[in-house]
Amino acid sequence: MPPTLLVIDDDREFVELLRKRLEGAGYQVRIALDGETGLRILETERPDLVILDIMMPEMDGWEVCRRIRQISTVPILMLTAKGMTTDVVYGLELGADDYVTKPFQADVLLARIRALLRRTSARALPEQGVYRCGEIVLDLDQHTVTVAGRPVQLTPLEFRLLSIMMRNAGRLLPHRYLLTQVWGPEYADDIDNLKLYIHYLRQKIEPDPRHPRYILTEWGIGYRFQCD
Amino acid sequence: MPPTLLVIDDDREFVELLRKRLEGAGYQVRIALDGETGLRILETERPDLVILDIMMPEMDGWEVCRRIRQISTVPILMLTAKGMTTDVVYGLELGADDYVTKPFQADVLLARIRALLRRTSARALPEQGVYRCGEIVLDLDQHTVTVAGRPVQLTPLEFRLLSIMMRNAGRLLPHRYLLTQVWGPEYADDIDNLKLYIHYLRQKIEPDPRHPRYILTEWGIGYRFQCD
DNA sequence: TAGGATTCTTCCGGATTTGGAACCCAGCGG
DNA sequence: CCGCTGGGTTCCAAATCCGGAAGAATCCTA
Repeated sequence: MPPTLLVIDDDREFVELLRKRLEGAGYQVRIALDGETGLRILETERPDLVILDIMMPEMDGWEVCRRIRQISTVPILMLTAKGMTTDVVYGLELGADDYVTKPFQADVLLARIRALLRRTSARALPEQGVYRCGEIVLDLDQHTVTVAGRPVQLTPLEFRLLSIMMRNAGRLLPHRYLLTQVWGPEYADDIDNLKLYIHYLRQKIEPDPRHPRYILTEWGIGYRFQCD
Repeated sequence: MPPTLLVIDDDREFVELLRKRLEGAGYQVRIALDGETGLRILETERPDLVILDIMMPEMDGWEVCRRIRQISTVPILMLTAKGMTTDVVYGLELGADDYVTKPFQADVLLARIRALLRRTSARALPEQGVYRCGEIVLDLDQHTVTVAGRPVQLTPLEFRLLSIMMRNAGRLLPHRYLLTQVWGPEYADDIDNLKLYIHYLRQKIEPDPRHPRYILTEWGIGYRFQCD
């Protein structure tokens, strides 16, 4: 599973170019065209690194950076057309980890991304957080799940699937979305797998697996994790 | 105790200027005018960050960087008069963490130093003191381990691994994390080594190595040091 | 230079996880 | 009643992971 990068930038044309380069280098890429969307994707998908543009309408990069740091320690690489040193200093003081000015050589950006991922071992220690839904408690830090207080043993994939569903509790999650998140983009159409693991999960966490209370089926579309 | 920075650069005049700025910012500074000396100081004084110039007679910065990475994961900030992007990429690939080209604004350098130190020290749990877990006592100051009062002889790597696990007792520590912390980022995928040393440790500290009580396996993810 | 400690590579058996395939079931439209 | 679609369930083989063992490579010290 390749590292996931979140790009927050409102320049569509530039973003598409960047996406091609990053995907070409083997990363999975998520795009947000504004800060609000970026913060939401950050919470639900937990990318390994954020590439953040300064110049954006509505919420600018500084503000986004500040908000990210309130909820996450994900490495941030700032990107900007400005080259003024005060900007660089300001960005780094706000909690960014690196700073690249446009225009840049793509391979420099890639090298800096690699260096940052290597240093932070972003994918090493799981981000902290506890998610609760009715009787079900999922602890990312401890990597444990309990149902009505009883610990439940989950396999790595089961845990991944459940954590993604609980992070998006209440939302309708299409098959394709779950498949790409858990298994990667190349499994986006492998519905059979998803069926199977939904089944496993229901066996382990539903009080009555035949009549699910948490993992609901949305016919023809996907699943929804219902939080009462 | 302020962080210690090691500057490796042969330009005396420049180095003295830099030292003033760094000390003015509250850091403790050590100087090495050539690579050989730099490596020696690195081993004896364990600085928190290395600032490394590329252009040096005898051993150049690339070689120094390579040699540092063989023995240490200390953050490295490269410094150079050249601005060619291939140099930047090459330096970062060699294991450097950041790259600043001369001439530079002093406050940019300071901001980048702060950012690097913030990132690397964030997860630095106290490296001294005594950790206890059940019968097992690990004394970082004395560099000793006892099980039920009996001293246990550990090799350097075994000790390093155990200390990282005990400092994060209770948490799930993924393979990648342990490998990065003990062996360095370039060993992040070398699971076999980790298995081996977990095995060694269990032989030495578990009452019944076949049924571990302290070092628990989390299938497919990593290990957990259980403390109760 | 020899010997010992330490680190690292490779292999194997057994257990667990995974995912492919087939089958069953429910609802629906003809 | 029949076939179709999409979801649920069962079964099982293949892939993966873990613990253990044996031995090679390396470093240190005498």
